[in-house]
Amino acid sequence: MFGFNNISIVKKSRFSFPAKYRDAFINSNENQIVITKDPQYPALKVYLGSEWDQISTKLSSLQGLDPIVRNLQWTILGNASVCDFEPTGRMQVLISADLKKYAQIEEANRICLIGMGNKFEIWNQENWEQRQTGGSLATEILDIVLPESIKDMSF
Amino acid sequence: MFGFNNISIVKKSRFSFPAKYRDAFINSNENQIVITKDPQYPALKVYLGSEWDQISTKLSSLQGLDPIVRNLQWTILGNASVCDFEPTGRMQVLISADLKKYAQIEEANRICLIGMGNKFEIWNQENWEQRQTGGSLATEILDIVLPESIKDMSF
DNA sequence: ATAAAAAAGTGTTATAAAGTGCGTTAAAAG
DNA sequence: CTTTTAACGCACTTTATAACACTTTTTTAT
Repeated sequence: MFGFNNISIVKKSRFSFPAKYRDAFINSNENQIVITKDPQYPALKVYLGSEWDQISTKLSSLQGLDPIVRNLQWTILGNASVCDFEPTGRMQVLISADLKKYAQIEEANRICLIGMGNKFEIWNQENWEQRQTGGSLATEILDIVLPESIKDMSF
Repeated sequence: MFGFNNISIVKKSRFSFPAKYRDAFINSNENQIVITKDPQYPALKVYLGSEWDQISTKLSSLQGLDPIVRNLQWTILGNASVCDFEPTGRMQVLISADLKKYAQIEEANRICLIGMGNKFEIWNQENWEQRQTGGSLATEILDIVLPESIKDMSF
């Protein structure tokens, strides 16, 4: 599931996945998707239920006494919103107020939904354009030495 | 059970779990939850009964002559408050005066309840926001060499 | 030690807000 | 021209919470 989509977000909260992803959702037999914060950017990550199970299981089993791990757990697990999802239906999903705020889409009537294979990202349109055209990125929070335990994880 | 919730706390003591967690509670067949102190932050941990049984059994079996272990035992075991819990009912829970004081929610009318998978955390709202927005973390109390016996535990 | 008063805990109800389902219309694609 | 998709709007359902009444426990004063 790939590609860029600019889609409407109804009542500033609810959006539908584009129909072109329907078959992929049906084939992977998903009935849940999970939205959570991107740990590096003001954006959201959207995982399929099965993918989320793997990531969350791994992440929550790590040693939370390590502050870096704890921060990741807070960001990713502590902000996850699990949504029932019918691939055969309208494929509609609600974004919570907190997540909207984080991704700076509180007042937006349209958002960018970017398919990245087994996950999606949701961006505020201006942020996305700036990221894509702007040359150098400011160093982000996670651009630090990661504990061994998460070096092999991909979020 | 994941995600961030800002919820009201009635008479500064009683709160309800959000309805979205009901099915998960029912499925895991829990009729008790345990609230205790977080060993690192001014926050509370909320465990499901079954999870608590495992953690408390493991933790109380460790060698208490090790000062770090002893501290963890005091903090986690010595402050645990077991609450009856009806997943089919209103899912209400009372927080004791001591625990409220520790988490600095004595005077709060709202708290943050953060679902971290198999457990929850309870935070004072200001503390939570500060933690989440503050970039670099100060080294925390337990950011020290952990005894082998607890390296693989996740609280 | 007892009774009265205060505080803390429990349970119920009412209401506003948030979330959900679904029909309809407009636009796009084939 | 027909079919599919995206978006809008309405009606219904569920949820959160404040307000109230009542019970139990703790404290205080006699």
